[in-house]
Amino acid sequence: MADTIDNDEDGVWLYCSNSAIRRAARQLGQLYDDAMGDSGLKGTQFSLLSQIRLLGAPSLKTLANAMVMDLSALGHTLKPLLRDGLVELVPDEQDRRVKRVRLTPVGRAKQKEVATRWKEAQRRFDEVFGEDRSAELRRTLALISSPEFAKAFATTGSDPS
Amino acid sequence: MADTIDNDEDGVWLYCSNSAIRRAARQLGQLYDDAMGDSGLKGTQFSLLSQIRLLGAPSLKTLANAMVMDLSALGHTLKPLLRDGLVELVPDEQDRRVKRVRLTPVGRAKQKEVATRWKEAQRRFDEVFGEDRSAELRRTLALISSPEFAKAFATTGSDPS
DNA sequence: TCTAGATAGTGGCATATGCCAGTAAATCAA
DNA sequence: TTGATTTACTGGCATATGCCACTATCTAGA
Repeated sequence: MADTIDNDEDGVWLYCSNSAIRRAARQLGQLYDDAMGDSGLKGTQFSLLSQIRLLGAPSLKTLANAMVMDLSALGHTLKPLLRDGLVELVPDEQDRRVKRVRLTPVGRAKQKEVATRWKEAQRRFDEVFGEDRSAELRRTLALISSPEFAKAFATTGSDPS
Repeated sequence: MADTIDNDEDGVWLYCSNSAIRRAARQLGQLYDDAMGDSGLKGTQFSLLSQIRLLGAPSLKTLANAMVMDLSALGHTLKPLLRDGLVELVPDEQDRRVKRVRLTPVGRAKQKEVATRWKEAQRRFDEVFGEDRSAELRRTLALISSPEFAKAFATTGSDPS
């Protein structure tokens, strides 16, 4: 019982937006991953499959930009999905530097299958957090994720170049 | 130019709160890490140092709970900080299972030094996003990170046990 | 056309995070 | 007191992410 007092009242997350968002991301990741259960996919992987499905057959660069993810990070994250045959890389016809990602039939089926679980998780989130508030939060987060925001952040205050 | 059209309008992050928050976390992580510059610390590490400083000499369990982080994950994340002599583990007197983490003098100095950079990043965030809105966002994220939220999420809807 | 510079990916290395199995220590119960 | 159970960590394995260096292409300019 020693530590039970746990001065949880105070924490960096109350002052630091970066800490706050990472902390919440860990929690939510936990919750959604649990919801994915034994499907064999993590929340991140499901997001990736879904976004690929949405874009059709985007180049790695395009997908990375959409996910606000480093290109090489995307490459690494895709590895397990490639290994398991859920996605495949096809060289672009016009530009031979480019590789496009797309779902395999298996990947397409898997995405659809797991979507049911995801919907349930999202439903729970909306129910607990509030549907409108939930939508608003996603808009806010999308704003923070935008290149315009990054640019503004980088140039605000100093830097009169 | 092929891909320039980039149908950025649509994305899973508009529907999935988990995707949305992870995406924003990546962006913000990027921004804060850039701000940390050559300090040698990543945003995550600075958060950890700051939280340890705030709690004094918490047990790993206590710190993990506060950060909403898996105990073993915390252990791993602490490795580089231990290696670099910024933090140290001291066995608890009463309970020999427990180890407490605390900043070393070097760690304390480093935290203080980097805090300047962090403040600038936070200032930029507040300036671009809005100070009040920023504070409100942190409160919202803290709510999502709370054990009460997790419990509500886990029991909402079904599960009448 | 040939070369300098820009682009898209890949592979290696390092940190961030989580799960699971295993160990040591404390606690509870008979 | 002692055996069953719980608790706090550790170590191994796997995914998530990012940086940097390097390669293959493509593009623009001389």
